[in-house]
Amino acid sequence: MIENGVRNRQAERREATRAEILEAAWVLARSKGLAGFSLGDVARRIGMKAPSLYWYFDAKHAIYDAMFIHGNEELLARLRSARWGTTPRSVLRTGARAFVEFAVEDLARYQLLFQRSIPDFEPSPTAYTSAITVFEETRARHIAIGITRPAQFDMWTAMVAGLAAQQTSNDPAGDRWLRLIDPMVDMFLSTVSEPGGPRRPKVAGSGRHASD
Amino acid sequence: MIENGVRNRQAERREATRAEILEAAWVLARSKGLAGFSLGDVARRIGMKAPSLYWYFDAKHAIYDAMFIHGNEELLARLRSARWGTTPRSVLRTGARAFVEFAVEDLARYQLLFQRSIPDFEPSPTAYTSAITVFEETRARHIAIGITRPAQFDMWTAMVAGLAAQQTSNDPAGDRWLRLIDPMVDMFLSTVSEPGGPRRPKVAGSGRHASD
DNA sequence: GTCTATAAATGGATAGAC
DNA sequence: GTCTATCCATTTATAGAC
Repeated sequence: MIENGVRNRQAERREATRAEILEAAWVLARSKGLAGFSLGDVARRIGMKAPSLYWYFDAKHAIYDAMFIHGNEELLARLRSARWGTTPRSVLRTGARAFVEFAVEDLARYQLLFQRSIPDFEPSPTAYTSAITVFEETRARHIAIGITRPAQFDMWTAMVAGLAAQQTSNDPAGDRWLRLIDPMVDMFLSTVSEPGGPRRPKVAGSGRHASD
Repeated sequence: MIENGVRNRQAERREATRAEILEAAWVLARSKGLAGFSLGDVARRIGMKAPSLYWYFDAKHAIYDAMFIHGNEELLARLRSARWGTTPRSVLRTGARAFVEFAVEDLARYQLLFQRSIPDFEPSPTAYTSAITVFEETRARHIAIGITRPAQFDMWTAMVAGLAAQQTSNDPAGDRWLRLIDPMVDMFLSTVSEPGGPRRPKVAGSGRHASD
């Protein structure tokens, strides 16, 4: 909101209203589903009429796009502010817990960010970079604790994604899969660092397995 | 289609048309998304008009319901006809491969069966039992190879679900996570059967872990 | 900036003729 | 069984007044 060194009150106000629209959209997405809320709903919720929204967003897809960015920023902030610790075990469980909790906490957000839930919507290039940032920072944290091989990292992301998927869709109000984070970390670590210290090629690159 | 010992040609024909509608709905769901196809689309595709569909299905939701059942029956058939082998390793990898391939092969089906993708749709009790059957048979297979503890089973389903989730949403045309099935099986097995034979409480029931 | 008015389309669903 | 006609609710989006 600073242009040529001076504040732009007009732009500030506009940005504030955009944020209000976004917030309303999130609330409605949570209660009526991502595809279930209409622009009329959003407008009504903040004391406007539907057409007015078009002054702030070009189309409904632009709202999804902003939501996508917002969701990734929330996740990024969550991850950055987590107390990671230094051991591999601590880092893995902190990340896993943060991610699964993030997923359970807001299903609509989870669907928007990680499932192709809205037909014909895909994030703009700009929005996509926000997702890339999350990915890159996560990968860096894993490299720092010795998870260097891409296949190892892919395996771990699958395990965490699986916990989130099962927890959200089969026990959204409970902790049936959340409880399994710690055993999962142990399982992963004991394989990665087996048997002669970390970074053995065992996990990822073992190539073909016997067919039985 | 047998009533009191005699064939009912009328009912047979009706059932055939229902199947035709179903098939058209699947094709459209695959190309336009689960929520993206309309009854008009379905009708046009089989040379009918939209209102005629109501003679076969009470509402669009009833079509989703039938699709849900159909999808589960496909999965069930797939699993039943798989060559499972007898060793734990063989059974795990066969099941995992079948599931992930089933997911990748038809994304719309995967979303309908395993993600809450359609707002306001949930399977009828009848339809739900078809999902339960898949679950129960799968669980029985795992018990047969010594995966008896519920938490062990949950952990494995999460790992497989995670592979499917990552593969479908991040590399739908490739095999980046499909390749990881075998290492995943090894990882799981080596933990489950560690170090003194199968069924050790290690995986599931180890309770609280140290916080670092 | 926000509104009214309205376009323009589409959706699911029902009534009733044939 | 299948259709025509129609209802009715909604939606996204635009034009233009204020």
